[in-house]
Amino acid sequence: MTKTNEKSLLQPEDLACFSLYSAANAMVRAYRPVLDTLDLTYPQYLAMLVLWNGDALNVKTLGERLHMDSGTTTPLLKRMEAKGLILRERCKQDERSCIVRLTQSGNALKQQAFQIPEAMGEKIAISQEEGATLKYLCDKLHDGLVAHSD
Amino acid sequence: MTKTNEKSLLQPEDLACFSLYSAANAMVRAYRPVLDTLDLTYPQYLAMLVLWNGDALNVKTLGERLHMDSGTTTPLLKRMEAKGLILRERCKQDERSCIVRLTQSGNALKQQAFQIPEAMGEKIAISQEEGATLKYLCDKLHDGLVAHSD
DNA sequence: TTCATATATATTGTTCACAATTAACTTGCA
DNA sequence: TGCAAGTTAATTGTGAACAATATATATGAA
Repeated sequence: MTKTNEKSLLQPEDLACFSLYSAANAMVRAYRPVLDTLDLTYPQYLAMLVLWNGDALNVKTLGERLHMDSGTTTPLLKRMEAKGLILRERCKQDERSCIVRLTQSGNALKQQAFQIPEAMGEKIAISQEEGATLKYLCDKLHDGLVAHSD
Repeated sequence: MTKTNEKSLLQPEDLACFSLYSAANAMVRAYRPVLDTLDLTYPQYLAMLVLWNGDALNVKTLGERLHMDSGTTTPLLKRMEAKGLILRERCKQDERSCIVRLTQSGNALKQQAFQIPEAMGEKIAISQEEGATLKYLCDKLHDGLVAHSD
């Protein structure tokens, strides 16, 4: 009950931002049991998708692909290195730069990853078309916020 | 470049889940400088919106409103108590239950909060109608995932 | 009453996001 | 050559999300 004689603020349930926040958390939560079979977290899975695509990348480029800064990527990649999925080595030409490449076992894990999209598809209750709309709007919101932050 | 003779996986940029994840992170990041003026984080702001609405609530109910479990709410509320925004006290009728209520200074902060929606509105590059669609799709995805998790 | 079960919250430890800072290196210019 | 300015990544510390577990209380059945 809102007190009378007071201006009121919208409640979380009325805000698109809260819906976005809750949906993203729920999505990561839903990925968890599926990714547990590969011993990967959701951000680790995103990094592996990029690496499985074939190229070795430096930390900077990988962070840009994943929309993460180095304060997030560095500890993330160290945990992945500790699991034996990747190697990190300094670039010969520029010692500041750190090159990330898959180990054999990291590369081998790709075969198990084909089951992930299928398993997740079963959990997602929106249509392909709705998913495309959701993606379009999230990208537009994201790009607008990033552009505004300069 | 994808290697030939190998099945390929979609890249993060092609996945709606990654867009959702990135947009939610960007949204929290955009709220940060605005909420810094109230010394609140985004989840703390969500909790304050519920409390500013008037009622004292127990931790369970507040967690349900914010789609959070006790492993998230308890430390969140302790930080808010340490800042002097709220009080937490056991319910007389049921000692298991913990009642959360605003302090005077927590309640007074409401006056400054009216500027938040205005400040955020300027940063958001999607229309009201697109925002409503985004909210609808996020809620549908969220509710479907929650229903599926039982 | 007594015991089993369910509920509400707290605790512990891991992972991620990010700001702020630091260190190492590159580049450009004098 | 030598130094200033910019870049890249690592480091440190805080907040949040969550699983697993623990604790205390309430409730219902025998």
